[in-house]
Formats: sequence, C-alpha cells, structure tokens
Amino acid sequence: MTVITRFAPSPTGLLHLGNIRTALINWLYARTHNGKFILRIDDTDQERSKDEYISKIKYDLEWLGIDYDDTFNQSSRFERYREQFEKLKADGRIYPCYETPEELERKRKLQMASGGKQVYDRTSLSLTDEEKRGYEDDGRKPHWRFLLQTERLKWNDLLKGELDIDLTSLSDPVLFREDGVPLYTFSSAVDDIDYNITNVIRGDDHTSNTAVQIEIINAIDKNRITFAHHALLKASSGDKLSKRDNVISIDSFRKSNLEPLAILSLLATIGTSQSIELKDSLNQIISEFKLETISTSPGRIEIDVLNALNKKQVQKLNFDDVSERLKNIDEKIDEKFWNTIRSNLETVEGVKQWSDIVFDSKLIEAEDKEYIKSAMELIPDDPWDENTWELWTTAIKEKTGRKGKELFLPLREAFTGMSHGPEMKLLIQLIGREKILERVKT
RNA sequence: GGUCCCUUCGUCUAGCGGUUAGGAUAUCUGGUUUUCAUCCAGAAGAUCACGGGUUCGAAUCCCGUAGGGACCGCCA
Repeated sequence: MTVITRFAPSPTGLLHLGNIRTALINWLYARTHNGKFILRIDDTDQERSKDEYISKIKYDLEWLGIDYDDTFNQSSRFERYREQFEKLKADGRIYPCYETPEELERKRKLQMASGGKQVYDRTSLSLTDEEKRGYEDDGRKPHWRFLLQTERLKWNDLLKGELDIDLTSLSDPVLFREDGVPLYTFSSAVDDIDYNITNVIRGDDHTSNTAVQIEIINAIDKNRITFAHHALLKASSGDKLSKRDNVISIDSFRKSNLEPLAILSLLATIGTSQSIELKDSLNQIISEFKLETISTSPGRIEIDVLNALNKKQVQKLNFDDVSERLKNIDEKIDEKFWNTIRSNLETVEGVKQWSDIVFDSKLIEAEDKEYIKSAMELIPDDPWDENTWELWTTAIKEKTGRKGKELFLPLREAFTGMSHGPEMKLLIQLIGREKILERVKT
C-alpha cells in the first residue's frame, strides 16, 4: 500500500513555523516511504478564506522546496460532501438542530456556571416532527450534528502510543452549518477517505478531534488511517504560536533574507532527539528523518538558533549558488569578492554593506591621523597580491615601532570604516591601491 | 469545570530497574587567525518538578500533588 500523506492548511493566514513543521513532517514521511504528498486547501469557509493566502502558501512551499504530488481545494468538492451528507442522513447518523448560536452560547454559559459538562445536551435529538416543522415555519434552518455513539475510542497513535478518549466528554459535532456549508471535521474525513490518505500527522491540538473523526470515518466507510500527533511548538517566550504572529511567518523569514535550508534544518530537528545542526541538503534531511524521534512534549523555538544556522549556511554558499542574487545587489561583486566577504556575513544580502565599503569612494575620517599619514608614505606600488599586506605592515612596524592591535586596527578603520571584517590581506586587494589613497586623503 | 497529553543541563533532547545521567546547541577559557568570524582543544552547567510506595537498587515501575500544554465553536 502506497503511503499517502497530506498537508491541509486553511488559507486564512500566513504559514508559520508551526504549520510548516507539520507540512515538512508529512512531506518527509511520504518521501521516506516512497509515498505521495498531497496539498489540500481547506477553504470551505469562503468568508474567511482568501485567494491571496492560497498563493502565498503555495509560494512558501515552493520556496522551501517542499513539493507535492497533487493538490485540490475543498471548495471544489461541495457536491461530494453533500452526497456523503445524504448518506449519513439516510443512515440516521446525523440529526437536525435548531438552536441559534446565541442559544447555544447561553447553554454553554449555564453549564459552565453549574460546573457541569460543557457538552451539547442533544435537545434537538428528541424533537418531534411537529416541533421541527414549527421551527421551519418560523423560518429557521437546521444545522446538522453527528450522533456520537462510541463511549471510548481507542487508537494506536504513531507518536503518542495507545490513546483512549472519552467521547462522552465531547459534543456531537456539527457537520453542516445552517447555510449548508460542511465543516472541517466532516469535509476532512471525507477527503481523507476519498484520497486514500494512509497517514495523518498533525499537531496535538487535533488529538480529541481525531477521536470524533475516526467515528465519522467509520460511519462512512471504515477507518484505515494511521494517526500521529506531535507536540506543538511554542514561541521562545513560551507563548503559543499564532498565525497573526508575523515574526515567525515564512514570509517574514524570506523578507529578512533567511535561507530555506536553515529554516528546514531547524524544523527537521527541533523537538526531536536529533542534533540541531545545519544540513547539507534537502536530501540529507530526508535520509535522516525518523518520525519516532519527534517528541511528545512541547518545545520552544529559539530564534537565535535559526539565525546561527542561517549564518553557517551563508558561509557555505558558493558563488554559483548566489550569483543571481548578488547581481541584484551589486553587479561588481565577483567570485573573489564573494569568497573574501562571505565568512563575515549573517545573511547573503548583508554583502551590500561590504560592496559599499569596497566600491564606494567615500572619505573616511581617520582618528589617528599622524600614524595613518606615515603608513601611507609606505604604501606599496601596484600590482597588489597576497603578500602586499604583510610587506606593507612590516614596513610600518619598522618605521613606527607599533605592533599588534595598535598597528593594524587604525589601518582597518581608516580603510574600511569598520573595526572588524574579512582578512585585511584579502580586503585591501579588493579595495585597491587607488581607492585607498583617495579614501584616506588628509 | 471536563477530556487527553507533557515535565532530565539556559535551550532541544538520550535514557526503558544497576550509567561518573550521554549528546547537540548556547555560554566561558585557551590556541589558531596580527581583529572579528571560522577552526581546534578544554571547562562549567541537571538536588532527573515534588511527595510517597514497590525493590537489595528508581530518572526509569505504581500512586498522589504541583506546574505546563491541547481541546471542549454553525473555526481549522
């Protein structure tokens, strides 16, 4: 049997670290089992779903390198949901309810106040035909609930082990809204059956929902899906991750120039027993993936770790990997330039600062004017090579008697305006004799 | 309030009855680089949430307590 997994985001916001981790895990599970990975857009709620988010979700996945074998929108399957709805209705598994949202809300408050179970009381289940007709005549349209019959539902969760949920503690789920729109609990079950999903791997927030869905799936067909629930990720503050928290959206990471591989390396290893480290490639991530290593306790994301991974990745990138991007930053950046600068970068785009320093000819005010002046009297003639810096500084050393920091730091500052940076013997070759002379003119 | 889950160095975790409680990352120190980064070497860092029980022996098994998380929607 071919393994088929899916990622089913609702297009109501941007993808963030939490969502994308679930996507990555499902993708990796499919890829490591020679299976298929499906992207399903859960857009049954047409009011909250936006096309803008659908394209952003797809773009984020593409940017990260998470590809899918098939994709579809739930909004294209309303007919199918209706069909299954009629079947459940005929089987007597769903029943019409006439409470308004306000009435339900009032009931919940009452239940909370009395300390009782906050579960739907099934009032509408015992409505007579006459009463129902009465509501209809009043202009009320029913929403439909699924009648839960199992008391305890057990399954063997691939991550959490044997689970045993008390379904009497849960309300009969609403499957269809008053306006005829199917709800997630139902449409997802129907799709998982129709698309032969073999493994559903999702966040812990779905655990009790899974109990309900298994019973629904069994009412339609017979459950063949293996479920797995991983712990959720928390923000470094300890708070839960939110779709509205743009700081951790993939979109914002891309805008702050983080590398996809750094993000994927973090997500593939955080909350697992594997070492958090930069991976060489998506293929390496695939080959090292093991579902069992994912923890069942919630872990937090430290953004500093992501930045550190990104830095490592930038320093590993070859000129060919980034030449297109560099062209957009500054045409003059060549391979030699990149190789000199990259070890001092946090992001690829950070190269801009150094191309400004190397190619611009702004005047730099030296602090140690006398010293710089005598150093400039010794400036070697062209052409400059690997040895130029050492020859020059040796000469300066002899003349001034300075050594160590005293010797080189004023020079670095006078030539670059920075107190740190790439090796001077390389950097001065990039800047060149002419520009240095121009720059320190006193 | 109910249901389900979780709790080991700052952080992510290994551990399945006998370990000096291991690793990764972060931190600190030394070396390399005449700076920074990189790299190398080393150090420090965990009364295994707490209490009780079982046992010759518990991080590990059992019970309780505390803390944390998720869900309890005509959202997904």
